[in-house]
Amino acid sequence: MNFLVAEDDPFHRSFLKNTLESVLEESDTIHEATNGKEALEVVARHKIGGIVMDLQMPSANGIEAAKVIWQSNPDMRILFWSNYADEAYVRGISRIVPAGAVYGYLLKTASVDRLELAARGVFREDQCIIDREIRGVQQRTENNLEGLSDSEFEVLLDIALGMTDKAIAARHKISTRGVQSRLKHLYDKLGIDQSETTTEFGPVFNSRTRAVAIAISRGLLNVNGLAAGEEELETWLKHRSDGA
Amino acid sequence: MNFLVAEDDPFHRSFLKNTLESVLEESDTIHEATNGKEALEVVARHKIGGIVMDLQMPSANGIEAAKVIWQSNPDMRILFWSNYADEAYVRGISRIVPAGAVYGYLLKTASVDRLELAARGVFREDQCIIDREIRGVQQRTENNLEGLSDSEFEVLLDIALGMTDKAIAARHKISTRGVQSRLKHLYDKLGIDQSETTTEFGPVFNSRTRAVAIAISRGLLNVNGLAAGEEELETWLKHRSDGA
DNA sequence: GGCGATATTGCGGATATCCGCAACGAATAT
DNA sequence: ATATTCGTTGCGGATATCCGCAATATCGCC
Repeated sequence: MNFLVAEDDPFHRSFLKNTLESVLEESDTIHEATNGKEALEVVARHKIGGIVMDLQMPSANGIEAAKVIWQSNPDMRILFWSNYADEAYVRGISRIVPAGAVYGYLLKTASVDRLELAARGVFREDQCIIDREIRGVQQRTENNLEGLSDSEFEVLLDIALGMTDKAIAARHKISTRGVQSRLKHLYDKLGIDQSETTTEFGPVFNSRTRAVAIAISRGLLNVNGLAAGEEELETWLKHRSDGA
Repeated sequence: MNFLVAEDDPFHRSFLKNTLESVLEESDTIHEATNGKEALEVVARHKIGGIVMDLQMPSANGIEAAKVIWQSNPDMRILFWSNYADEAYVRGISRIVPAGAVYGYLLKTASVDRLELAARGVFREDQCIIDREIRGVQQRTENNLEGLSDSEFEVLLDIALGMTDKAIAARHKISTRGVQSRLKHLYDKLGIDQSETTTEFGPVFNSRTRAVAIAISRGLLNVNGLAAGEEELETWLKHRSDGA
């Protein structure tokens, strides 16, 4: 079987390559890619049976690459390998993983043993192996008591991109008031309470921008997620006129 | 001389340690730290002559650690070592480097040769060694034609933290209108023009939040910078009443 | 001092945002 | 079928933001 290691950092890449050899058989080979684009090329050219993919990479990050790969190849086994357990990543992945696909999600802080175990599990046993910490984040997003519901997350991303209420309303086909209603729920869940931080000259915080600040500091949003959102927004802007 | 390598990633840490040995003499030793706090402890306990410091680290990032170290030890030689050339980092560092201090700033993508050269330069020759790319960013921030002036950057950070115009005005002791004036300049420099992105239902973007989105995607702001700003903001909020 | 560039301020007004309140619809539970 | 819950919508109004315009203010410079 052919494997692919997609990772921009040379140290981590060679480390992954070495470790992966523990699940190798003679006939197996390991290809390498240093960014998302390269990964796509390798997958297109060779018959790849499993991928270890870093999430932070230049020119097409791991999630974008995985999305494209899974589109034409829904049962590709992918082991994600990331520095952070940001909710933005977790949400991003769970949005693109096809039904029944085999994948794993490991943090870079995991030990070598765990990595070997995960590689064996995902690539040899067709098991999904998700880091304990990631699993925690997943669960938080599922029960939307502490976590945000999908629609709340949507407006969060939209205001983070800088959209107005009206534009958000048009995009999701609800009324302006509906957007504001969602925003209010969002503010509540993020613990934004004007009256709490009010001084002699009035409230210190602007709810809208404060929500973005909190979301970023908590890892609900990150740069990659924003970039992805920006792209989707642009295609919407483009097809808005003819697509409707 | 004693050196300190502060870097959370074990691979990079051992790589740094190995490479640093090329500037070592017999009597020299290398200490290690995996986060900012540890780095501070090591510096407090041992007599350190030079530090290689990663900028992204858990519990006190590189800039915070450097700030504290330089406060009590203004001629400590520090070689910063980072993944990114974000303007937020460059500004953050240039704000805290004491007059006449020796430091360097290298990207992790630099070759081993460059790293050795930089280490030798900073630790043995007392030269400042700044990566070419970083230098470019520095210059952009200095001539404020394409870059932002300090006051513009200030309001940018403030709105990114979620502050209202009034609160920003109070903090910097200018009028509300003054804040809005600075904001207008900021919007202009970031290329935010309402009329450019106006559709049948009005403008798509809210200038305020859009500015934050653009700033983040361009690396003018990043998570660490925001966290640092948040802390400063909190101390201001606390001492606002009694300090004035 | 006088001059020009830049920054700040007040005014005024057009929008945008935030949000309480009440009503409505849809889905779910009893 | 009725009750409950949850998301959405319209209304109305209090603030907040954005910004053109014009008057000062501030600073460096000759």
